Amino acid sequence: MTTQIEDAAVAPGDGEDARLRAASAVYATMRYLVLDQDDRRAAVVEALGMSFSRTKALRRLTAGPLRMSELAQKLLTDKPYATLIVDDLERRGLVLRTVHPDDRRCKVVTVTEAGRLAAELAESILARPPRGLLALEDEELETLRRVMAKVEAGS
Amino acid sequence: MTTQIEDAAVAPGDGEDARLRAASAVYATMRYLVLDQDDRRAAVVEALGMSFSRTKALRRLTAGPLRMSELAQKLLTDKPYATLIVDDLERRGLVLRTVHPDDRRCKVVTVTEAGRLAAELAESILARPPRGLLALEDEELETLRRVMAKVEAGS
DNA sequence: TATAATCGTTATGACAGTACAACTATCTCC
DNA sequence: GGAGATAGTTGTACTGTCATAACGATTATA
Repeated sequence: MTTQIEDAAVAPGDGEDARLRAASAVYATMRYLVLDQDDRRAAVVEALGMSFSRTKALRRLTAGPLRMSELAQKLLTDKPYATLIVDDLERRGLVLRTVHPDDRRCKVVTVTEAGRLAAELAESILARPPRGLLALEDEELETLRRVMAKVEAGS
Repeated sequence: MTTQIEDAAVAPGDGEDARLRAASAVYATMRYLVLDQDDRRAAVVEALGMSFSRTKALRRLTAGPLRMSELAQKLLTDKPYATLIVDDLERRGLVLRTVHPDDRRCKVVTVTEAGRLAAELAESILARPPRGLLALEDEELETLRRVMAKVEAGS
């Protein structure tokens, strides 16, 4: 996949059209860098011995305990499927299901220590930056970091 | 999802560790920008009325005709599944299967005009850059474009 | 206390993705 | 021309994803 990024330069006063073209080219490269790592997904699946949706749920839960319905919502799925996933994770000893103290209908899902370790392993595989990024000059990398921080803040 | 991108500045002469940290932070933001668009995948699926793997194959084919085995290889799958996908796309009138002139064992898959339009529609949905990117100053965007071109070339 | 609403679970099943073996048609090379 | 290789297809089966409906337990409300 090669993009038309070379042709997308933003000349000053070139109008919104050129800006859109440049932003699209940049975003296309990002998509290429992130999505062309299907092998990484496979690596995570193999390293943890479970399907990717499980690791996604596990990583989400490391940010803090969630109720079943909240988890379902975060994962953009429904409650029955959340039950299925948590059943599996619990069987593996990676999460714990406890009754909510204030509302005994609710269950709270918490990651165990083993779960936290597994999630970190997955994260380390997925977050390893691509070669081209590590090959940049110090100052280029620093510039990129600064601009990307701004992009993230604005999204 | 907030990253630790603020803490990841590269000080000159700070060693490989700081570089790795900065690159990881940048890559984390990229993953956030690209992967937090699962709704876009759903939008594509709904707009084209077919599963995402079909659109992936279709978009790949717009770059040029491929033989079945080549397509299977590009899609990281096997020949039987490629057959399944092309069967479906052909039934929808989006691609055409013709016998290779030099080797009558081979079939060449070509996108039709309708297929090209469908692929462009999908691409326009997927490639729309996120807000934060469009909100950058002209010169920041230009810098980003230049550095990203280098990153892509080095990956 | 009776009724309705909410939370999670169970049950069922559809569909997509993937892998493997077997088959047909064609080509290559001796 | 015959043996073996190659391209694509068909058939089968298994796993993962995800939706729907019905259910039991608990809570809130009338």
